[in-house]
Amino acid sequence: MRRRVRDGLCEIDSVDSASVEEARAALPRRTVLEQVAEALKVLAHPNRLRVLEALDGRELCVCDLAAALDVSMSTLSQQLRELRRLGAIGYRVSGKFAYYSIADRFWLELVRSVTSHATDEGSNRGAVPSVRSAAQ
Amino acid sequence: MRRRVRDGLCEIDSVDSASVEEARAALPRRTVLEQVAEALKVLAHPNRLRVLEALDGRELCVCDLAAALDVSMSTLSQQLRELRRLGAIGYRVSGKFAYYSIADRFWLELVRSVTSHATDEGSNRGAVPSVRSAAQ
DNA sequence: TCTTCATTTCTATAATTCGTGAAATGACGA
DNA sequence: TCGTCATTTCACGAATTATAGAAATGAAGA
Repeated sequence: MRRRVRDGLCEIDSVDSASVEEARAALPRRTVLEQVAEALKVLAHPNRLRVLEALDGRELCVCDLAAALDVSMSTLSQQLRELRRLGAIGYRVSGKFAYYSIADRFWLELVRSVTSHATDEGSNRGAVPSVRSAAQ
Repeated sequence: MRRRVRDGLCEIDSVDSASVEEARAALPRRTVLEQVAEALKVLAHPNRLRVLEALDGRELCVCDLAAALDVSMSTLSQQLRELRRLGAIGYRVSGKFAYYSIADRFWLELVRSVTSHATDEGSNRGAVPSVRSAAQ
């Protein structure tokens, strides 16, 4: 089962080639994981998380959102664009105002799940939002 | 309820100060969201996601992991350190080998959850900016 | 029309993250 | 002890991302 590495470096010859093959076969497709990583990257910023939390259950114009979060409108606008691209938020235009709101609760639930896992380590273990619960 | 903004810029005076106050009060503490963002940042990389997937249900030494994922050991080692810091993986040392494994399945489940959500709506997303918003 | 103003986009710079190759570490066997 | 080798750490440049300010857009009202 375990094979000695005699000739060549470790990268070339594996210690346990069966497991290596098995692991490699189990990997999801690269493009899928790239999509997932990109989605997580959008969330991986304190201000963007604050946007999601601020919009939970209420609609806010960019102006008020900037006031609530205490960030510049320029920065906020760019962060809103990323969250829009993710599909997490949406907006409607009324007059001069753009009212943003949660478009897909999945992402907010996901953040909440990580939050409780990070804070109370122990009770809420493993509670990840399912795809099913995300339908808006 | 809606108040005119006469004197001062939008950042200074809010359009709907009640909602702003409400939203601000609903925000989780800044330090908590920074922790959450940092955790998500660790996950937000294709190779690190691949590490988690490769270790699901099996133990692998760094050497074999590098072979399975086709990345350099140096790069992998640094990515393993981040996942360790997150608490997602752990390792045991046996001889010259370090065998890594999943330490907290929460993070793997989280990634899986995002993966199915992403693949689910992969088709109807990205085309039209869904201005059709969501009063929710 | 012209002005105002919320929002977005553009542009430049600062900060962060990534991957690599070299060096260090530390355990093993001879 | 010495040499080998899996693994980690370090240091560097390259690539990416963040942020602010200025300029542009576009709707509303006068």
